[in-house]
Amino acid sequence: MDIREQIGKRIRELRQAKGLSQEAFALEIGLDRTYIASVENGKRNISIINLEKIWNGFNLTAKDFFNF
Amino acid sequence: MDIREQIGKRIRELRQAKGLSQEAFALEIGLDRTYIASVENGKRNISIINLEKIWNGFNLTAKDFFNF
DNA sequence: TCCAAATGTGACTTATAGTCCGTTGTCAAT
DNA sequence: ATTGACAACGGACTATAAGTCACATTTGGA
Repeated sequence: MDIREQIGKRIRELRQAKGLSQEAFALEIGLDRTYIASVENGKRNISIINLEKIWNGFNLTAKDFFNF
Repeated sequence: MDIREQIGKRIRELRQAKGLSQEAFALEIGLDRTYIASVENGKRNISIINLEKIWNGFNLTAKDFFNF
């Protein structure tokens, strides 16, 4: 499983644990719903600034986000 | 200090600790020397695949790389 | 079964990541 | 003063991520 897939899986788990839809989460962090969908599905080589929006959205540090 | 600067600083520290020039390190991980320079200087929004090349180059996990 | 909410996906434009080649500045050793 | 190794920086270029849309598909509950 490549890094994009690992990250996608991690995001999906965290989002579902928060009980949010892709749309609700995307809205919260200022990204597009379809973009989040493609990240979760491991299709995007996401950059660090967008990834930071995501771990912040989960109230995590980078270190904790990558603890998988 | 934004995330790009934090990452740049981290890379520089790790690279210097390894005793490598930007060029030697860039060559080792298959990226361009000028690109590594600009990343270290906090000017680049690096993508996750290249960041993975970097933490692998330091024989670190993502979690350990982000332990700062 | 039907409906609505949620998600997946292909296609596309715009923004920028990333490369390549060269110049300039710094510093230490000779 | 000169050389050589290293790093900062710039311009021009190509590759690819960001961001959005319309539509298809899946899912779960009434």
